[in-house]
Amino acid sequence: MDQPSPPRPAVMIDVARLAGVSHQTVSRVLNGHPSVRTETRERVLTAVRQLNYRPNALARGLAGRRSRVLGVVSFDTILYGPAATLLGVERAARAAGYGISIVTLEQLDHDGVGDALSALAEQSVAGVVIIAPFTNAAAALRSLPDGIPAVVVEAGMSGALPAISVDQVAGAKLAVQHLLDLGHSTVWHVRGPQNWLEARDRETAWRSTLEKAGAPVPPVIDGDWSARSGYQAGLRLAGDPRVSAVFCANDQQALGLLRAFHERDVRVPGDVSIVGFDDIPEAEFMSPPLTTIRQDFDEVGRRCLAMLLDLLDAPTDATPAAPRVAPALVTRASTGPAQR
Amino acid sequence: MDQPSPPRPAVMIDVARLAGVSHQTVSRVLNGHPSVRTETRERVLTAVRQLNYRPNALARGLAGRRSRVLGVVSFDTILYGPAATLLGVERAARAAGYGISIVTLEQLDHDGVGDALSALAEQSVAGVVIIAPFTNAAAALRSLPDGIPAVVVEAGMSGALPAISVDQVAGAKLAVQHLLDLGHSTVWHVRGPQNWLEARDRETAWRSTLEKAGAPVPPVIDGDWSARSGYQAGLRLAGDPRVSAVFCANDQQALGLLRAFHERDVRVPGDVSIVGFDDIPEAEFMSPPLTTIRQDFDEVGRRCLAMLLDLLDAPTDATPAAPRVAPALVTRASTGPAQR
DNA sequence: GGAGGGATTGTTAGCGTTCACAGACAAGTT
DNA sequence: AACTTGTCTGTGAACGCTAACAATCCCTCC
Repeated sequence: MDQPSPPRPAVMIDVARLAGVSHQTVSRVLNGHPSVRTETRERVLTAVRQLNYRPNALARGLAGRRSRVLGVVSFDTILYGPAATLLGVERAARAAGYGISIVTLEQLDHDGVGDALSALAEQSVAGVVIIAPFTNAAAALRSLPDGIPAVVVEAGMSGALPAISVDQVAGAKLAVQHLLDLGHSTVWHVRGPQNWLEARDRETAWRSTLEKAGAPVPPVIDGDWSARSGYQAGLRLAGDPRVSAVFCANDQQALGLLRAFHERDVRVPGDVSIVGFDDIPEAEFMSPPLTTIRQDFDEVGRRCLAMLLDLLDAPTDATPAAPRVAPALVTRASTGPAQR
Repeated sequence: MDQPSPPRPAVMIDVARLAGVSHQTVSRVLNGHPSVRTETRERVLTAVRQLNYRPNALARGLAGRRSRVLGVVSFDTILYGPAATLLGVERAARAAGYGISIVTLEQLDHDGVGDALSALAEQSVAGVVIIAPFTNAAAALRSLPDGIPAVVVEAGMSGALPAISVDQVAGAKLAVQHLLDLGHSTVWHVRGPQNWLEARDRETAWRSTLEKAGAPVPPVIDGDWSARSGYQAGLRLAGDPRVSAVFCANDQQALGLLRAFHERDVRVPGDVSIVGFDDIPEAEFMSPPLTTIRQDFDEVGRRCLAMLLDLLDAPTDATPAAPRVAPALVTRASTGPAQR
């Protein structure tokens, strides 16, 4: 009758009582403190198992100062890049024993990031990863509520914070050079939205690679990542006999381009060669299979986390410059030699 | 000299002191308790602003029993469906003032879900959303650590838990009927992986719609959601003159099918009509644009959350049966009348 | 003209951990 | 034999908040 039926989860003191020790000893065992007698440790561990005890993360966070939760600020997670990055970070975090709290923003403006960060800070996250692919990220991140360790993904020249990113310049160069090597006299470019850093980097690298090769630089075509914008670009490009090679800022745009060319009986790669960017899972099965630049988002996630954990251990002010993640050219059937 | 430079964030007692009230009054103001004099409330609010005070969610959770964080268990996937659902849930949660903690699983087995739920429980989440599209979900969810309110997405007949899902049967019926209405004598089906509930539902509905219409039921072709599997299916179907209409279990598979047909000079919709499922953003720009079934994942997220919040307020044992979310047929260019 | 009652505020306990410090005990020193 | 050392364990106080109760105050009413 002393145990009516209290399915209340066991707490530390319960374990302590069962093991015949003080709650502090239980805490020590749980946190791997060295000076606990082996026999005592066993006893505690047994009690833990017996009561199916799980430490309360809230109390833990409150009492100590560290929590085992990381915050992630992300965007429009339907896009392949951000989604893949998020997944990569989550995996790496789990492997390191951390949980993940996410906040997705509609837009990356100053207030938005500020609010997101506050919300995360309220939850006392140990640190945050900000997936900030926008050009105004730098400005938005300038005045972070300090004190909370943070790393950013793709925030280019933000400078204020340690950053991880895929080497967009190298990727774009790979794409353009591949096309030039195939004998195309120049390469057209359907760029991404101008408020995305990746888009800017890819465009810049496209331009400079062309210039370095002494090739003429055709006018750039606007795009916004969507297949629709690629389609529209394709419609404009389809009639132009000068166009023999196109570098699309991402794979979705390339899909749209393909669609437009198909509609207009422009043959790929017979008449025009196309290179995309991202290597989304679908790229291999477009018509024709798309030559593209692969980004390793898992690696990005891993490095992010490694860097953040470093920061947690040693809250230095120096912002270590991580080497950029190298992209790779994946050659498929959408590119071929230039027609003479 | 009494203020060296302690940028330690303000806590409730600081606010109380500045406003000249007790910490409890501050708490009351923050929680919208009615009986606080307007003048006092103003004073407290001013102090809050002045100190840039933000309540500590950890302490809040520990003291009261409710936390403002919801857990989401999802899967190791950048698949469109789960990603879109996650985003939908996150949005709805934010709108309701809740934060989101996620755990992604590689597989939905019993231990995996158990671990994920424990991890979430440790963080004292108020409730969880389980995105459980697998057939073995029911089994895995049978023995949840009880006490924590949960709703599942797409867990079919699990029964134990309140569930939200898109009406797969209606969707598949829409697809098949559309094809039959166009005059096709029957419809082939490239199904999804057998351990996914959606895949099963779609297949079943495909079969029964055919039967109900008195159409012969061709052998089903296996797929696994990937474009590659669709491609392989396409290769098998391409030579067969009896095939004039195909219903793919998702849009990626349809893409692969399109690719294979293209390769084999099977014209779509001239020779064969194709319907997909999901309406991913790319569907509109495939070659040809894909007729497909749209699922409203935002709505799923919203309903999920509404149901979960209901559950939090009134922890009833009854599991309310929510109406399934209705899918819609989106007609594009991949379907056309049967050749006579 | 003091009792009854609602509105407003303060006081005291926790919530479940970790931290800082202090005991207790055995072993090694002088 | 008294002292130092180190290992192991326990005690009490935070951490920042909410819950429950008690204390005031100001009206209204008979």
